Amino acid sequence: MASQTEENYLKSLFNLANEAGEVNISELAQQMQVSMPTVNSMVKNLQKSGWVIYEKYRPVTLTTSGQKAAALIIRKHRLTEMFLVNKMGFGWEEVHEIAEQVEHIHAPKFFDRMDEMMGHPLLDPHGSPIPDKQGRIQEINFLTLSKCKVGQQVILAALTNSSTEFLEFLNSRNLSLGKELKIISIETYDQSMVVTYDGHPSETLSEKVCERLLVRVLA
Amino acid sequence: MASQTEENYLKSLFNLANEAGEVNISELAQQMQVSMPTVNSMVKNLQKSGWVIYEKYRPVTLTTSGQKAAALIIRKHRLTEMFLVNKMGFGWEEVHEIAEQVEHIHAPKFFDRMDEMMGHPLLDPHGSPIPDKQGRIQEINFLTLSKCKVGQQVILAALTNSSTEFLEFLNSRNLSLGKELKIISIETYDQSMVVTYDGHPSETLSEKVCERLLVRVLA
DNA sequence: CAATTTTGTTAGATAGATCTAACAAATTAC
DNA sequence: GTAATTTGTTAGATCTATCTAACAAAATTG
Ligand SMILES: [Mn+2]
Ligand SMILES: [Mn+2]
Ligand SMILES: [Mn+2]
Ligand SMILES: [Mn+2]
Repeated sequence: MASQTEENYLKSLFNLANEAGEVNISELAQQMQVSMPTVNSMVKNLQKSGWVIYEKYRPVTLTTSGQKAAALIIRKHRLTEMFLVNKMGFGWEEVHEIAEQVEHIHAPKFFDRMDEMMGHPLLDPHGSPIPDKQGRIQEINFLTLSKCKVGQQVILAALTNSSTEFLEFLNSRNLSLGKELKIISIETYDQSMVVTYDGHPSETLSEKVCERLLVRVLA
Repeated sequence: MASQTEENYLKSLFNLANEAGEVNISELAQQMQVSMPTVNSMVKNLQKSGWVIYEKYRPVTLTTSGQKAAALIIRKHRLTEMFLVNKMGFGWEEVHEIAEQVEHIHAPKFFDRMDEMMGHPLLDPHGSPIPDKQGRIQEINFLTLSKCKVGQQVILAALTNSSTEFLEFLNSRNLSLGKELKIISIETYDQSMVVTYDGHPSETLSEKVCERLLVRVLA
């Protein structure tokens, strides 16, 4: 069984992996907020457990078993976030820190029961897919709002960043998943967008914000 | 902040304390399933944090702050057990192991929300009192069934032991908290009791079982 | 009360997760 | 293509939580 620390490394490896599934030691060190020597020794340890493939001076890759282990922790994390929002009345900006702890609980029945009570949700409160019990993830390819054109109508479907600060910003603008946005104009100088939605007269969103909003195009 | 390990020691100290609040190193070692030297060093460490009073060759006692810390962990444990039973449909025999992990989560809002959703319950699913947010415990002095007399009518109110095996035994006899029992007879040889309750024709309970059942006398 | 048993302590070791300092390999810049 | 920078490794230390072996104090027993 993976320790809590090992579980957090597996999750980071999963999230940082590029198209080739590779992760650099330095990236992982930054993500985990530890020194590179610490990562170096942890990676050797994860290798001994069969969760990663690693050779000196080469990026790390998760093995199939490492990927599955990571996906199952992410499943627990996302089910927890959804449960906190749907069944316990938390805001989407409050749940990540709690889920970061709850994801390490070893009690399959606990998470199965959450899943069942919510009717087997496919997405977490931030629009990220919940891996199934086999660790398979249904990847959905949304577009970032910043790639859209003037006049398009889109539905806010997910986020590329779910930090508390960003979620609180979205709350302050009454932006939540499922909202229908219409792109009124795009400022060519800084790529900021003017959009309207649900009664709101019009709202200007910076490029930084638009890049973090994932949408489904309606028209 | 106490580590998970320290939290488990605090809880054990709280539960093992005698009338004078004292706990021997050997008891604690047995309870925690570790060696005496391990306890010895942990006790010195808890002392440095101000949670216990300790002198060489003397039993350990929790300080006021140690008692409060312990009670607050027990609060989280019992709220969790109650939530699992009342809001998630678990049986009272399934919840202890899960609560043993959930009790270490640092997220006051999470437990406050459980508490609120359940309407601030005073007892856990095994009849044990839930400490309040200040760590105060309302001790209730029940009687063990084994101390009762023939002819008495009692209500099953709590348990002195909540092991899965015992809870499954009680399930198999349809015994749950709140059940009204009538004592038909007591076998003088082995102190076993014959009782009736709720439709059941009559059930014989060994002394071992009767000592673990806490009741409120009706008549 | 002396002998035995139980309880508790000290010393020294180990494993996991982390650090810093020193160095080496790989990459980037000029 | 050498020099500088970045990235990664090794060595050695620390801290927590644990162990066993050896010993010492306290309690029990005859
Ligand atoms: Mn999250
Ligand atoms: Mn985590
Ligand atoms: Mn319990
Ligand atoms: Mn615990």
